[in-house]
Amino acid sequence: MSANSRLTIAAHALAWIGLYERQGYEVATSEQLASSANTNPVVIRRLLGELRRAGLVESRRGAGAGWSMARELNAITLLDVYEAVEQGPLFALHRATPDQSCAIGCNIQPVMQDIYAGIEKTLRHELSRITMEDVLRDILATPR
Amino acid sequence: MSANSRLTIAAHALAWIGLYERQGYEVATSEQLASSANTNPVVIRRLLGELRRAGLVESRRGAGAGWSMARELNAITLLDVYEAVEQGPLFALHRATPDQSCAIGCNIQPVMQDIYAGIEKTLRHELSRITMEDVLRDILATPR
DNA sequence: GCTGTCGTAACCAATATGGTTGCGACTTCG
DNA sequence: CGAAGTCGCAACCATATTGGTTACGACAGC
Repeated sequence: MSANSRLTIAAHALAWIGLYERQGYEVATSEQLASSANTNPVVIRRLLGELRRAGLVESRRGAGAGWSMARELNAITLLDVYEAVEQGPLFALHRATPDQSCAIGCNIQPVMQDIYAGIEKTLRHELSRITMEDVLRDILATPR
Repeated sequence: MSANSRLTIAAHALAWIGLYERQGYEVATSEQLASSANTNPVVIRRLLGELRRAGLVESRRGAGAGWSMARELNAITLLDVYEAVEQGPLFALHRATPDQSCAIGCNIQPVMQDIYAGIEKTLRHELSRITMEDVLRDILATPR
């Protein structure tokens, strides 16, 4: 399916910022976040830009600038993050419209679409049950 | 997420072959299936090759050759099809290992992996509840 | 043999993802 | 006021996936 790591990296950044704030710091820089996630600051800024558009984080510019939470960790679910960084369906229908003069081709699209809608609804429900607070707690609870 | 249409096209082909057999025909050609799904015969052969490896269909070569079901439609679930044509996880972890000297980087991977495993388990359960017989019935039940 | 179909390789185009560089905009601070 | 640090964003590149296309050998039925 060619999975990507956007949800993982976004969750990483949020957990990092959340923990950093609890340690008394004001803002985290994309440089720090990129270093922790082992990626590039621009990649972090791109992802966090989408989270900011979704109202999950805020950014300040200028010297001593960086990123901070716009909501508490326990008010952000993985569904919020998923919707901020992923768009489009999980499964695609046909690229080209199937043969409408065929009993299958004529009706398979709405049928598959219904099935996919049900699956995505379930996926969203699962994601909505997990908060970033849960994620951070589990991370800190792991030994080592 | 860059969704693909592999599950859709595979289900289309299976429904088509299943219906065709019920109409008394022996085998369906990749040409017929491609025409119905509005794609290329080679694309169909590639996908059906994966379904054959999974034991869902059979193929005959030579003149008058083509594809037939290896199992009844009601003995094939969408999970069978999904596992035949999709491999790899729904969500990827970090591309590069995160900073192991960081409280977050050190433990986020197992935490996210657990979450993703739960979600994929749910996805598989949903897919396993729908058979190709259900799909074909719904297609034929739709008016027009 | 001839014909029709699969099996498969090879190549191409389009798209998504993620890394990288560069630079302007902005804000703090000396 | 100027220097420094950081974001915002565009541009470009490498890689991988997906799907379409062509080509051709292998195979089986007639």
